[in-house]
Amino acid sequence: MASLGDLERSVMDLLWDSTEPLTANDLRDDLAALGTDAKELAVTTVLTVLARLEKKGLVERERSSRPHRYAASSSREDHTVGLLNEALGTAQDREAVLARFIGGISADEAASLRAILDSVKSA
Amino acid sequence: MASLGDLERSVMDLLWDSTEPLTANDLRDDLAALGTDAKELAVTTVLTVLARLEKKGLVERERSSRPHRYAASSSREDHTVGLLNEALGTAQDREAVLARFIGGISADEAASLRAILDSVKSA
DNA sequence: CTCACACTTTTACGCGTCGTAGAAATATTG
DNA sequence: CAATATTTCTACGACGCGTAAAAGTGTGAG
Repeated sequence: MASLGDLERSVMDLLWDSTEPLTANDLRDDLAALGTDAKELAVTTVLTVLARLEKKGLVERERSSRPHRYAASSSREDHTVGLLNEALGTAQDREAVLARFIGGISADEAASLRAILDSVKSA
Repeated sequence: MASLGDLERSVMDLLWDSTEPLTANDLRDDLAALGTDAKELAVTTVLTVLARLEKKGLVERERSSRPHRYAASSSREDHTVGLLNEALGTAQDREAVLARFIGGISADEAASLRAILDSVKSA
């Protein structure tokens, strides 16, 4: 439902990694600091992307503070879980998919999966 | 890596559900039979979509038989697993994601997950 | 109170993807 | 060979996204 472009993705990553809401200028600077881009985006570009992300429901905007501040509306993990369920939603045979998926993960990961399942079992 | 449009998706669904390769005409008819569309697509439309799906690596084409026949190049489940891994690939904290994911599935599904894990354990 | 400046909203363009299909080329078959 | 079936080529409109200028709005300094 919400696929992200490259820039949108970068902005979300910054917002997810930040504990506080950020302004468009913060984000412009952080984006420039990423990689060896040296590419300084116009702040209106960042604002456009933020508006789109807000429309998609991925970020929330504080309109009260004058330079508006933006924050991710859900954690990166929750967002990824949403993607997982979206991918699974299109499959009627969830078990077959999960079986194949598990067949492809590492032993370590299988172990932690088992641990997670055990810890949830009581709920 | 390979997101599908609505029509592309419908075509893949038909190919995945079919045990044999299908022709563009087969697919046009099957698409018309779906739902109460009554919308008959031009066969060139179907062919365009098939060509795009082939370029994406999702379908294989038998050029030998004269009306070319098309088949999905991997099962629907494998494709979905690919989507899952793609979604997970963007997450560094796979365990946190999996934990949240498992927290959201049904008890039944948790049970079969556990069964799957047990059956794979010996591998 | 007003004006320059910071910030936000609006509008826009170019590119890529997708649904859609006509036109043109090519193969098949009577 | 000619008519018909099939495939390839070309194209267009809509939409998403990166990108940003232009226009609008609020605000603090003087």
